[in-house]
Amino acid sequence: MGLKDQKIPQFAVIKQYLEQQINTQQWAPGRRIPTEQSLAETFSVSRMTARRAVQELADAGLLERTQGSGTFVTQKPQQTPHIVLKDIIRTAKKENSHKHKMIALDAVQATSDIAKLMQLQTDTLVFQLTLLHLQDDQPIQWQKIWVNRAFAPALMKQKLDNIDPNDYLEWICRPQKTDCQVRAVIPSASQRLALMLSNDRSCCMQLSQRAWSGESVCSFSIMLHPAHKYFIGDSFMETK
Amino acid sequence: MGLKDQKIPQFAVIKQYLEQQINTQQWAPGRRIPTEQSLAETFSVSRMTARRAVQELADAGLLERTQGSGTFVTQKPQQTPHIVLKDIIRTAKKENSHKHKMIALDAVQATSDIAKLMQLQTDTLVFQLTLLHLQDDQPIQWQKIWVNRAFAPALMKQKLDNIDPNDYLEWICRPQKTDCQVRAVIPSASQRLALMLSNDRSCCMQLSQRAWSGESVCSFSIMLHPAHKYFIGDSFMETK
DNA sequence: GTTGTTAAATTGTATATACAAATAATATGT
DNA sequence: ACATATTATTTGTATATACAATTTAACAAC
Repeated sequence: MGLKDQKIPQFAVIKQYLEQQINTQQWAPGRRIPTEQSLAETFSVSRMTARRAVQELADAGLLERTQGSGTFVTQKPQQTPHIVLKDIIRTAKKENSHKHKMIALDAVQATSDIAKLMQLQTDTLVFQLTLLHLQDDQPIQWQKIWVNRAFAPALMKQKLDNIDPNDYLEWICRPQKTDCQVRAVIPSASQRLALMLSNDRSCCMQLSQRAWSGESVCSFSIMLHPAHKYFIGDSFMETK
Repeated sequence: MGLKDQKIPQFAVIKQYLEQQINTQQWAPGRRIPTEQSLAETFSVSRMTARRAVQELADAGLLERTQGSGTFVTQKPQQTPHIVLKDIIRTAKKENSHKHKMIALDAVQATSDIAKLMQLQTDTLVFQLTLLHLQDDQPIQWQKIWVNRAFAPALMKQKLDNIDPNDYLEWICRPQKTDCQVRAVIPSASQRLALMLSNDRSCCMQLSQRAWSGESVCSFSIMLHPAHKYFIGDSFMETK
């Protein structure tokens, strides 16, 4: 039959109408929109159906509602932009172009900095891994991980040639949330060597991540990417 | 009276219960949760009330529902972390510690790169502003803005000594959405000079932003920050 | 055993209704 | 004129119900 068989529900129709009015600035920010009752009558639906349309847009942040007063178009749509922190390692793994190389694996005493970050006593023994990640045999990430021994006691005995230590740790620790930070840094000589960067005028994007399980830090990781191979945000500068 | 006067609605109670079951891993990811009917009976509410609790958690991404099958705990809670792109200029302005200096203001022909980014014909005339932002008289951001003349025809005639061109442009163009990108870069000699960076071994965080109004690009901006004065994400590495 | 049909279970959409709670407008009293 | 009380409006919560749409399981036919 025709296209009308799509059967878009009525609340979606109203939602679409409201969105259109807002996006085309027909309804300016701050302006009051029709009441649930009014919408219900104009669209010949029950109040609850009209309500759903309004409510979902309010949840999405396009509208603001106050009981007794009414529903209004949100003043500032979105001020501080959010961006997604992409995981190039995961991406590379999906394309089967990823390899990793273990550079070092030790048990060391935590420095005061590391101890503070991991909420441990200074000089507590922690595992320390140094890795190099490759995509198509090109280095894309230098990584150093400090691991809370309580979460992965058998780490040193584990064969970590074929399995990425990150995957192993995620499996063992099951972190629930993470802290994250992004900086631009100048790589050290050894880092530059590992990442095969020309000797000078190179910089890196450094991603620091702290993995939590409950109230404890299971690991702290520093990931260093060559600047020309890593950026975050929308990719409008090259594809277009 | 007592604390019970808080009167938390019933759907919120159910929601809380569900969240608790999920967060404490009592219900493992992928596991099926009780049906709306079942929840309605256990909590002695109508199905629609139980439904609301489940639906809101599904909207929040904690649950996944499929018609005919059931509702399940989401497998991967959140994989790619989101971060907020902080606006240090706005912050500085709030503290009244911000100043800006206009370095250059011209009308130039758009290069092919700029034209492509701004969706204009190559060689179209665009305004080009170069700015330096200071906080407590220390340079914190070097900025270059390309402006679509259609959106700010009177830009050149405007007195921009006391008002930040960014504020002026926002006022005039009223951008609705923005593209954004973050990179680590090595500053050029002139940028290094403006930002008062020592001659070598310095790198910068570069923020590129494209402001849209409807289907047109009103401006494209490059913001360069000294790496040691700008990072994004959680600030767990210094405050703790 | 494979295939097709039927039935049951579960979520999705929609209505009509009732009352509560907060706000805004109106009326009232002094 | 000003403060107070009342009323109306609007959103918030909750119920009971009906049917649609989709998936899963059970059953039947071959």
